[in-house]
Amino acid sequence: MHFFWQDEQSSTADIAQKLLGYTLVHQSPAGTTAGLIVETEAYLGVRDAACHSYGGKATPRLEAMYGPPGHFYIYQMRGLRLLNVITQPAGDPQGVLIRAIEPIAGLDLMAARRPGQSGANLTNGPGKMTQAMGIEMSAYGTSITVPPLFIDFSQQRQPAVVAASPRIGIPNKGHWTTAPLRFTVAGNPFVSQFKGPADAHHGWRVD
DNA sequence: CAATCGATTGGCT
DNA sequence: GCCAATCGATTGC
Repeated sequence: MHFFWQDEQSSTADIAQKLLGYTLVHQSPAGTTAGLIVETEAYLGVRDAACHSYGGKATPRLEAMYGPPGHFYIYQMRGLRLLNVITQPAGDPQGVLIRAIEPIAGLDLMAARRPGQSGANLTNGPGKMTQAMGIEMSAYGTSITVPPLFIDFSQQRQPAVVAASPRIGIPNKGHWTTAPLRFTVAGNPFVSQFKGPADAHHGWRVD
């Protein structure tokens, strides 16, 4: 299998933007869930004060960050899991956080995994998304092109407009706090902290 | 609505 | 023990 940046040098910010519109799929015993990626954030490695690998920090939990590109790095926080894709060659610990998806399959299963929640609240945040899709630490370090958890690069929905904004939850980090490294499909209601009105086509280009 | 706060799990010092 | 790339309920305009 193949992912679009493995044969050409691309910046992590560039990869983060281009991941929008691809489909994230998770096959589990309970069923399959899938959705279009609508929100990402770039983390630029050793020079990025907001990145876990800032300053070359390397602990057992960060191992996947230093590994080859095209694999998942999963971080646990307050009992939730945050899903990242490693972007650069081994030894350059940069990644993209997948923050939100627009569900396209397994809606009932997502709702069952998120009791009391519905609509955009199923997947409009990094912890909500992994909970709705049933993503576990067993996917840590696995390839982004191999089931049960993978990104389908065979087709892509094109965003009409990609918006850049500061990353969420990065206080007191100087210019890294305000750097426009968060990318969203403008007008898509599944983007975290989205405040209407939603675009008629959810921000996707129509032909 | 916008702002604030408490919950709560795992990893690191 | 302390802190964290969050979430959801509650409070107060």
